[in-house]
Amino acid sequence: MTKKPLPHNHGQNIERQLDHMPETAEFQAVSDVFRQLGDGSRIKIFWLLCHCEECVINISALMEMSSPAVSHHLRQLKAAGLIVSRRDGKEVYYKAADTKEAQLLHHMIEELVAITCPAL
Amino acid sequence: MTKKPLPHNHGQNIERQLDHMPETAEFQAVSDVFRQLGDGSRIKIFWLLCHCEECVINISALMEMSSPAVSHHLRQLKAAGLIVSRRDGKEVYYKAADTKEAQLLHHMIEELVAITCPAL
DNA sequence: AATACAATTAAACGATTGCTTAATTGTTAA
DNA sequence: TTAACAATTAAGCAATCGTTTAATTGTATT
Repeated sequence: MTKKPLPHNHGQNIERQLDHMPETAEFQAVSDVFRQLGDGSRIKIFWLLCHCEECVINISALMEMSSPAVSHHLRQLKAAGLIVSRRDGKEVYYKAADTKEAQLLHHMIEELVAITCPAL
Repeated sequence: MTKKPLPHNHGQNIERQLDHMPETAEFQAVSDVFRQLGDGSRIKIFWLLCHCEECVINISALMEMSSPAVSHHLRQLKAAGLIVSRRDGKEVYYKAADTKEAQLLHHMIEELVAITCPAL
């Protein structure tokens, strides 16, 4: 397999530097995860569900958002595998998924809050 | 300061669980960072610039994208403080910013690649 | 069965996003 | 001062996104 040379050669041995670069599909998969948390409402919902298990009405109250809007976000987070749900009577309870991925993202959020908002 | 009670009380002492919840503005700031990496092209560019310093033409070649499209992404990443640039003659070189935030995100990407694509 | 409540879904909308093509700016070399 | 190359900017466009309102589904109670 031959690699196409770059238009400019600055003599940096780029092939070694970019060795084991992930496939484009892998970058896409990771960006799909990041995009889930790329919305202020959704990242707050995810954080909430990392700290408690709650029904949609209470999540809506905590978020000060309509329940259809919250439901919409919950569906996306669930499709992404970041949260899980269970029905108990009339109510559906949501919480963060018990996965490496969800734990990593939760930890990441806490770290970024500390870094990007040092004054608070 | 009084906190408004939730519509439903499931007896979980939610006030304690949600203690030191970040402000809405902090969630917004963190989600702004995540959104930068919520695009397959941009996350790949950022990864590249974590591993080498390159000019726009070479980034375009590596990405197989037009230079205006790449320039557009570079501007966003730079505005977010994730990359820096320097001009040398006719060319502008970009690389990842030397900040805690950028390092954390780079590390995070590598971890997520390993988690979400275990077979590769 | 009928009612009430919780949650989801559907349709519609304004706003944002990522890319394309074309024009423009910045720098170097002839 | 041209000419050529690198990079950015601008305008336009289809596609996606987040929310709202209204209708629908699911469950429990009377």
